[in-house]
Amino acid sequence: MSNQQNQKQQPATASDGITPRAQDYGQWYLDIVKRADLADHSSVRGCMVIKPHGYAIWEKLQRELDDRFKATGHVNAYFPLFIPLSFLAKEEEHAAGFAKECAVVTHYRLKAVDGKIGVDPASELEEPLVVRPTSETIIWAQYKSWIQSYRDLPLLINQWANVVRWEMRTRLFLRTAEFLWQEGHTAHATEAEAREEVSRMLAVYADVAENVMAVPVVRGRKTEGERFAGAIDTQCIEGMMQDGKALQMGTSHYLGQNFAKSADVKFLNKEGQLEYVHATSWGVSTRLVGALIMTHSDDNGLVLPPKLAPIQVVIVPIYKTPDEQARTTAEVQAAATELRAQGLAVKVDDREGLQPGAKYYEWERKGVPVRIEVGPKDLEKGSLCVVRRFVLEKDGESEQDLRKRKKQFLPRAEAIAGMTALMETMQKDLLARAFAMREKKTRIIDTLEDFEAFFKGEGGGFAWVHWAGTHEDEDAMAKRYETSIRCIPFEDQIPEAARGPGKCILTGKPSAQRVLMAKAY
RNA sequence: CGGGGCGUGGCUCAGCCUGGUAGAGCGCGAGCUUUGGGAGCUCGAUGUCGCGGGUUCAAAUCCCGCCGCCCCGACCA
Repeated sequence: MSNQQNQKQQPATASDGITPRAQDYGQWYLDIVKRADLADHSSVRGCMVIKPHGYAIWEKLQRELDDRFKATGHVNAYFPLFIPLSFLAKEEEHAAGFAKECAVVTHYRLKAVDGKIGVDPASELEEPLVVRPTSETIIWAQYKSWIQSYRDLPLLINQWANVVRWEMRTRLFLRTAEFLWQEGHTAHATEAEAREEVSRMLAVYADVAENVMAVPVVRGRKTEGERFAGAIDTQCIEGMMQDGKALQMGTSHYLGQNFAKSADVKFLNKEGQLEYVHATSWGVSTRLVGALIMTHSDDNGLVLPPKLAPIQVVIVPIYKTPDEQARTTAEVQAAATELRAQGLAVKVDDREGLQPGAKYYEWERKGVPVRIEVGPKDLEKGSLCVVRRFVLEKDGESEQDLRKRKKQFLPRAEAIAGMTALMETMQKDLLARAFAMREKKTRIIDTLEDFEAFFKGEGGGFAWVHWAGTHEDEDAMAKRYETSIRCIPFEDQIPEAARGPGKCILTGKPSAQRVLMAKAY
C-alpha cells in the first residue's frame, strides 16, 4: 500500500518502511508491529505469531499484573481449553453473546484416505467441544464441587490462558482470533463483597494502565448494550489512541448469581441457609500491547514506557581501530555492569559489521528508551553520550533542536548514577504526553451540530455528552456518527466543567450526568 | 458475508498483456577496506513461480477449477 513508494529508495530517515501516521494511521500501526519485530501474521487466518520482542513486552505486563493479583489475594490456576457445548449453553445470555464466534471441535482423529490425511468421519464426538472464548462456564462447573460453605468463600482465582474468538475481521494484537489474556473468576458470599471485588480489580487495571503503561484511562461502566454477555454490571477502562479513537483496555464484571444458578453453585451461609454464590470476572489481554503502540509510538517506530521495555538501555561502542574497539568495548561492558547493578535491563550491542548508525535506527524502531554511545572521545573525556528515545515536544521546535535535546554528553559517573531517575522521568513524561494528547482531543459537547463537526471535521476524540436515550437511540447514534457510548463514567472521571445534570444531546430529555462518546476500536 | 488486493529465492517486488524454460533490490555467506546517524567493492549460495487440471512442441505467462492470506466494511476484547 502506501509504503510501496519507499521500496526502492535509499532510506532517508529512520522511518523508512514505516508509513507516517498522518498519511495512514492503520498502515502505520501495522508497520510499527512489523518493523519493531513485535509480531507476524501466521499462516492461520486471523492468528498472529508473537515474536520475542513483542512477547517480552507481554511478559513484563504479565508480571506487573500478576504481582497485583497476588497482592490482592488471588491465586493462579488452570482450566481446560475445551468446553462441552452443553456447558456453554447453560447460561443463555452468555451463550447467545458468544455463539457467533466459537471454534468447535467435532472429531478426535485423522485418517489417511487414498494417501491423503483427513478427518476420520467415524471419530465424531458425541458432544462437540467449544474452544473457550472465555472460561466462565467451565470454571463454574468446577466451582460447584469446590464450594459448599461460606468458609470456602471468597474464592479468588485467576487464569493465564489463550482464548479463541472467531472474529470476522482481525488486527494484530487489537483483535486476533486467538489471543492471550488473564481472566479472574471469583466467588463471593454477598453481592456487596462481589461488587467490591469488581471495583478493586478495575482499580488494579487502571493502575497498570496509567502507572505502568503510561496510558491514561477513563473508568466507568458499560451501557446495557455493551455489557459482557451474562453480566449484570460491566465496568471498564477506556484509553484514547493517537487517532482519537477509544480502546477498551480492560473489563471487570459483576455477574450476579447468574452463573452460580446455571452451574448450581450454592453455599451454606452462617445462618445455615443455602444461597447462590455471587460471581465476578475480569480480564485484560494482549490487546494491551496494541494500546501501548497506538498511544506512544511515533513515525520512527515503537516508543515504550521504561517499565515495560524489555531493553531499557542499549549501549553501542564506536571505534575505528582494533585498539579502540578493545577499549570502547571494555568500557561498554563496564558501564553495562554498573547499570545492571541498579536493576536496569541493559543490552550491549557490540555486533561487528554494522555501523553505529544502523544500530541506532534499529533500537529506535524497537523502542529502547535510552541509548548510550561510547566512542574514543568519550573515553578521553570520561563521558557518556546518552540519547533518549523521546523528549516532550515544545511548540514550534525544529527537528534539529528536538534531536539536540534528546542527546546529552554527560560525565560518566553522572550518567550512570542518574539512569534510574531518567527512566522515571521518561515514564512520567510519557504519561504526561499521552494525557495532553487526550485532553487536546476531548470536548464537552451539547449540540448535535457540534457533535457532528467534532467527529467529522476535527477527526474526533472523546466527547462528553448528556445522554438519556434508549438502546435504539444508541444504535441510531452509532449509525449516524460511528460513535458509541464508551462508558458511563464514574463521577470523579468527568471533568469538573462537565459535571452535573443536563439535557440529552439526542432526545433533549433530562440527563443526570454526561457519558463518554467516541469512535472505538 | 460483501468489496478490493495479493500469492514468484529469507523479505519487498518485477516478469504475465504479446508463451521460449526465472530476474532486481534488500537480506544471507566469504574476503578486503570501513565504523561519532542506515558503508563500499569483489566473489558466492538460495526458487515444487499457492494447488489441481487443461491448451500447446513449449506455461510463471493463456483457459477452467480450487485454496490461502492481507486490506476496507457489517460483528467484537
